[in-house]
Amino acid sequence: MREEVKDLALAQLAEGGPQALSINAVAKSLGVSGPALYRYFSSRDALLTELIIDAYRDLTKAIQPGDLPDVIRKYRRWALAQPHRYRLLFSAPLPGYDAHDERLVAAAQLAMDVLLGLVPAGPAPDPELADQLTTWAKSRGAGAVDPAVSLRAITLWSRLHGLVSLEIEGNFASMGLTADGLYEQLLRDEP
Amino acid sequence: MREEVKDLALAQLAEGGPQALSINAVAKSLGVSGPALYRYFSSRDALLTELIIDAYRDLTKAIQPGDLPDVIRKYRRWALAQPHRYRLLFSAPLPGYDAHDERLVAAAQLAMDVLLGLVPAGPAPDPELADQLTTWAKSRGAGAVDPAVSLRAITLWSRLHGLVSLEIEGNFASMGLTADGLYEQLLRDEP
DNA sequence: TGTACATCAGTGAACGCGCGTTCACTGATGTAC
DNA sequence: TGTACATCAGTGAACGCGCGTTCACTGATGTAC
Repeated sequence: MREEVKDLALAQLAEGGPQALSINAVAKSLGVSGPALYRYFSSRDALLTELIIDAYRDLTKAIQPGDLPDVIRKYRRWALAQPHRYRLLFSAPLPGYDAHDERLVAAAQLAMDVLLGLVPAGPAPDPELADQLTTWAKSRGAGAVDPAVSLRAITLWSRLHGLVSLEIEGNFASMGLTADGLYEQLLRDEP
Repeated sequence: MREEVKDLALAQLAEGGPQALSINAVAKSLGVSGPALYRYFSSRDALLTELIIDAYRDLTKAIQPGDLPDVIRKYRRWALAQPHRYRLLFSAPLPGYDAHDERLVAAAQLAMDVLLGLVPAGPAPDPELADQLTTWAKSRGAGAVDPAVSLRAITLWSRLHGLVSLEIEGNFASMGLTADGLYEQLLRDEP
């Protein structure tokens, strides 16, 4: 039942624009009165939080297994197939929604770990950034990670996100471009 | 008066989350009744469209003049200073808002032209992408532009947008990272 | 200078709508003896 | 097998709220003679 609610909420999110997520509407399309959903989710925000965590987990699963090019391609594919969920993770938070849940951070971490495990070391970061990267690695309890690896992973992630987020919003399409070549270039640039 | 309305709308957008843009609320903070604003804007969407066009123009102005590193730094600075406007341009459109205004496309073009004028040629795109880039250049009436230049500009833009959009949403901050080093790396990677 | 009129910015009431959430409740199902 | 009770999913009414938009209007300002 909780799953059914979530599925319908996602469907609603998919078609109804960014924050068309409404408990009443979900209930209605479930054939049930609005307040009924409060048996399963304590509030709209609670439902939203679960959707986000699920999306992180699903993304993490969807990009594995594979080598680096595989992961990049799968990341793109996942985002294109369900842009509403990608936005849920990386676009502006919904109004009134507070993203201060520890579980969110943990779930996001797992996705990042995939990249970290596949990426070779890049150029060495300057001392300050290296410090921050080391601290970050420690705080994740992932043992000592070479800052040059962390930097490479983050750089890759930001480039990939740049392409994906522009593609999702139709920026390339409105220029008459197929984005495939841009991703190929990204793959080529990666060692 | 129109300017006053726009300013207040932006202020509201800045603090009130993504689509806190409400005609009634703007009117209220202007000390005026809701319907009064219909003297100046035919609808909420019309107001929104103007805000977006203004934002493109303002961004275009703000990143000029300068060489490529200057422009990159100014782009970042503009976006960080007013993330709500940056989101207006590049994040998911507001629900029910239809972005099919020609003036929007034209305004976006002007911003892109800045990069196109500063960037050296990058690696040659494959034939299909080269075709699309040539068509794109023609459709802009900007004369014949080397596809390798267009590609370089778009690549730079997507990398820059990747960093900026992640930084704006606090993704680097939540990792304990200062993003400065990442931008420096971007500058270093650019020829 | 004084009067008659036109313009037009802004008002307040109203429209229908949807939202999240609470509350006391109904009524079916399952359990215990 | 039959009765008494507890559980609990779901209901409908209600709360106060805000939204975009329309409508007929008031009342001040400016213009023309």
